[in-house]
Amino acid sequence: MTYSKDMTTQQHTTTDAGLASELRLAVMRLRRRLATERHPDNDLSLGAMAVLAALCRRGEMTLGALADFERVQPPSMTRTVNCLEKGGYVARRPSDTDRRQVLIAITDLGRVTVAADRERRDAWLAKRLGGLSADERAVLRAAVPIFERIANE
Amino acid sequence: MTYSKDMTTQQHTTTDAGLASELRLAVMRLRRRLATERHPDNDLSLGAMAVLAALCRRGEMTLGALADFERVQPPSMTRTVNCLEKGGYVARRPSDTDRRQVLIAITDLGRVTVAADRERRDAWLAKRLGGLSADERAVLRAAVPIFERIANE
DNA sequence: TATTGTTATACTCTATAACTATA
DNA sequence: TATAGTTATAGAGTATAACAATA
Repeated sequence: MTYSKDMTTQQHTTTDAGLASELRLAVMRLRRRLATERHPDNDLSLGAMAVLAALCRRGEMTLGALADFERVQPPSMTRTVNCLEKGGYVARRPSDTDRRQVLIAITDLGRVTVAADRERRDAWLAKRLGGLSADERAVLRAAVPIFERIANE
Repeated sequence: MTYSKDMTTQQHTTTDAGLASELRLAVMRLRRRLATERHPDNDLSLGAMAVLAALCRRGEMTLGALADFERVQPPSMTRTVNCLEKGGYVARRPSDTDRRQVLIAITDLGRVTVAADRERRDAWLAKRLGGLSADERAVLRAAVPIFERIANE
């Protein structure tokens, strides 16, 4: 394997091979940037808010389904749900059909919190998005479902 | 390059307000997915590999500049660089002009490691990218520099 | 006095392994 | 015996605060 100038010094990606690396690093950095934009008004972590948003959109889910969806192991999700339950953002109930399963549902407080969080974060990100051209926003809008697909494959 | 209707009409994000939320959650999940795709052949973390890649591309940098670039605090970068130095992937040297500063440079081993890691990860992600249409790959390629811009703003 | 980097310490998130209870 | 979830424990990564060396 040779290390040509292109491979080590290029600014943007023009090849499919480079795309994977570039995308990976870009996603990492953007995620860290988003994580540091912290919220003052509630005590929930980024991960907890993501779970809340999932429940808000998809309705009641089992703990296992939530763990799969968020790509974490069940013990991690138990921890997150404990945190959310203690704050009154979600409620647990045993499944009627299989009493090993636990169904998690969002509460009214949870819904309000999701809406407020979305508004606040959108304000931050939207400010950045506002600096983009219409074409660039279109790129991001198109990228979202592709990301979902890759992540869930 | 324009992103016309077929690429931008999605069921999820049709408004700019929703775009910020969707993008944020999608980035989080994809990042977690990428993080779980672990490497068997070296002992470096995702963050350490990102630092190595930055040094490979941009050349020698001070610790502070690296911290800024990767969006972490200086103590975190010190830790990461210690790890890289111990493994022989980078070398420290004091700056000639300002002896408070420490310059970090990638070694030959570091360069080889970056290339190998890139190849391996690309294989994983490229497999997913291979399942996409040419248009979809074009979207991702266009998204990368936009992400960089948002993250570094 | 201000700045660059390091050390000390603690917190958050995540994972694996062992356990409980249902199926 | 297998599965869903929990508890116990440990590791990785990050941050803030206090410190050292230099400007």
